[in-house]
Amino acid sequence: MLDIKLLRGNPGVVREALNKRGSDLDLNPFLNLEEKRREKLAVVEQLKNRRNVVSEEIGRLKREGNEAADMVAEMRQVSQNIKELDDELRDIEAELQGFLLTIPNVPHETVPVGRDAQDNVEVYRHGEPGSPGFAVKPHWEVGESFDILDFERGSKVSGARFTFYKGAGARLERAVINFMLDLHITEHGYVEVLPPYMVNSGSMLGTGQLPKFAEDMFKVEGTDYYLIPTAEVPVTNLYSGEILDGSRLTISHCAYSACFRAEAGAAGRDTRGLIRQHQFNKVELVKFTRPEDSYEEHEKLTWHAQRVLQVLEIPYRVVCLSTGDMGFSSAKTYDIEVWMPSYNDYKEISSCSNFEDFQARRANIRFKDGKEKPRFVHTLNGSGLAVGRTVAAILENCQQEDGSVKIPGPLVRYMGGMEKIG
RNA sequence: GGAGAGAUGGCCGAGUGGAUGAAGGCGCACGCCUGGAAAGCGUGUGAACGGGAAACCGUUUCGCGAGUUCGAAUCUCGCUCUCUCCGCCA
Repeated sequence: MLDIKLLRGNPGVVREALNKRGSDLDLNPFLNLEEKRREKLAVVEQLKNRRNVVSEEIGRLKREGNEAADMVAEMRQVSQNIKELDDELRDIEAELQGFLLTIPNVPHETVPVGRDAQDNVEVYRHGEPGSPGFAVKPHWEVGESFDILDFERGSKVSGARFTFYKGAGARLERAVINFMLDLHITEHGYVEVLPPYMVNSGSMLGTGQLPKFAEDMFKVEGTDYYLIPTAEVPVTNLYSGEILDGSRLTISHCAYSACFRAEAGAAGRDTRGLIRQHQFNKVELVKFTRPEDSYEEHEKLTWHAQRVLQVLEIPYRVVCLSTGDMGFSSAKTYDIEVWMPSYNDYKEISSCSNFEDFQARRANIRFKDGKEKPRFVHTLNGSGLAVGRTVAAILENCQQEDGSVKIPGPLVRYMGGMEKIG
């Protein structure tokens, strides 16, 4: 959510930001309504002042044993007027709020301006896609041939885009989760959190999934609970409504969770394998920073996510998303893309974003130093990493000529000493 | 699921419908005292919104939402959450 004062005082900045994102939202109805709100507010506050002053006077008179019938009559009328104005104001504020919640964040000045993913800019590349001299099998074939992934039974038991992991496959998924968590906890200084997988609508509003993206999520029928699409939601909302002690910042959390996505509008894309599932595992990194620190922390966080692939020795690249490809809440996003032989291309495995105060304003997360006024924190997050996609990348990038898969060194101890699959 | 108790400022904790943004305490900040510290003493200490260059002024805020009233932390109703006991369960 943007600062209403920014919109009021500097609508040009917001219009320009919207244009960069390819949105043609008209701000004028909003600005007119906001003007109306302030006019009515001034009137009703004056009436309330009158009521407060006179009511106090009535109290004084009664205590002294005097009558005040005419004043009481007047105040009855004033209270009636206040009530009507308050009702009108509440409607206006609800409308303003609804509008405000649908305006995307303003992109940072360093973000490349562009229409879509075509305009993303590669900023870093690590390792080179191997040319193994044999035909690398896609991970879904590897998974089925060694009976470690079972897509058909996943469909039978649940439906499309659900998968069973079995044997060494299940263990590999678990090994990757533990390896990632340990790396971030011990080497990067994150504090681990294991969050709820269902959250209420207020939390979804706080991080920006609601109100615009309800169709992307699973809702638990008959309740106010949603299955989380990412641990970002519960972990960012961990401090919602709180005023944090400034000396505690930067706060860094990492969290493993299952993630649930309806994948509305993704029909026909990535239909095979582990790439696009309704339920998948992810290790998430979340930071709460002072405003002046967030861009430095954004670089750090993105680096921490990359470390996973560096240590596993899997090729990847980092791209800075253009204004047209960025998510609704983000001010700047780097995607980390892992080399995926089955696609003969790089495939997104992490998305690291700085939201500045956009989420903090929605979720009301502030900090304070001593006697200063509270300020909104900046929130950041990134996958560190998507676990299913990492497993897929291992099954393909670490494939040997005989079709077996060599377990990357750092994972061997998490696999109980197992060095290869197949 | 049943029965009961509760929700007040950063924390604890008072609060007969009018003088209470809210006693008292803790914490915190500043000052005095001290060679320095502790103790002691004094002063100050929430947030949001609106107006104002500022000083400051106004409005709102005692879990949330309705209601009664000239006036609600205080009375009524609904909801949420927390705690205790019983049942069930991992």
